[in-house]
Amino acid sequence: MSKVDQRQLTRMANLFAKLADPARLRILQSLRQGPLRVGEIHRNCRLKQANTSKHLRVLREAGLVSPHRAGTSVHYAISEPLIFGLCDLACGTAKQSNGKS
Amino acid sequence: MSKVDQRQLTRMANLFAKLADPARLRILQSLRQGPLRVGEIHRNCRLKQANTSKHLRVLREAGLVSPHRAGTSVHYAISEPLIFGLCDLACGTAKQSNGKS
DNA sequence: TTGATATATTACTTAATGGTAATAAAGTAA
DNA sequence: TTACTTTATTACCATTAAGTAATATATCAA
Repeated sequence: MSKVDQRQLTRMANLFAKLADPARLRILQSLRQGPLRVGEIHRNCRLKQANTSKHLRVLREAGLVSPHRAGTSVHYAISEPLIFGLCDLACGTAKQSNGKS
Repeated sequence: MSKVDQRQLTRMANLFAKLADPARLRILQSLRQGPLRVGEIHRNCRLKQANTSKHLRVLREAGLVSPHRAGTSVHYAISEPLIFGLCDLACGTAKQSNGKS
């Protein structure tokens, strides 16, 4: 990545922003082993239903997860598995470097 | 990373938040080939001096860069090279998946 | 149709953050 | 000391985002 232009930096920053929330990271982790219904996610992650729906929207619009209707419920699945590479790397990096903020 | 607890998720989210800004990504990229003085960074990245200083503080408190005084000027260097792994991965991932947000 | 369940959206409050101008602080030289 | 340069901080404004309660929408069953 020798030359990174402003557009690309903005796209990268946007991607990082989607991952910069513990609730969304939990949602992503919960989807790691397979698709789940919204209700399962919100109970699994201990999030309110509305909150879960909003976070799922963020992830969906970022192209990280994708929904699939099944009757009255909606299944969400990871649509960009590469993010787990980011998560794992960040997990390792974040173990030591702990800023005070 | 089979079991990720809430603390760790919060630390990961905090790390991602530091990288979720184009200006900070530019600063990090500019430091990739070696330490620079604050003045060089702010001219190089086309950022106001005060703004540069604030972003450097964020990066410093996150443990990603470290300052070194030399006379009246301060040199900043990358103190956590692992972040470039994150940047490169995000750069690749962000090329395709472009959410509308 | 009505009723029940699952998900999405809206309106609202609160908190955090980025950019900027002005000022302060730190270091050096004369 | 004063003057100068470099960096940091402060105060302010505008924007963004998360959480929540209430409401709306969608799907199916009877």
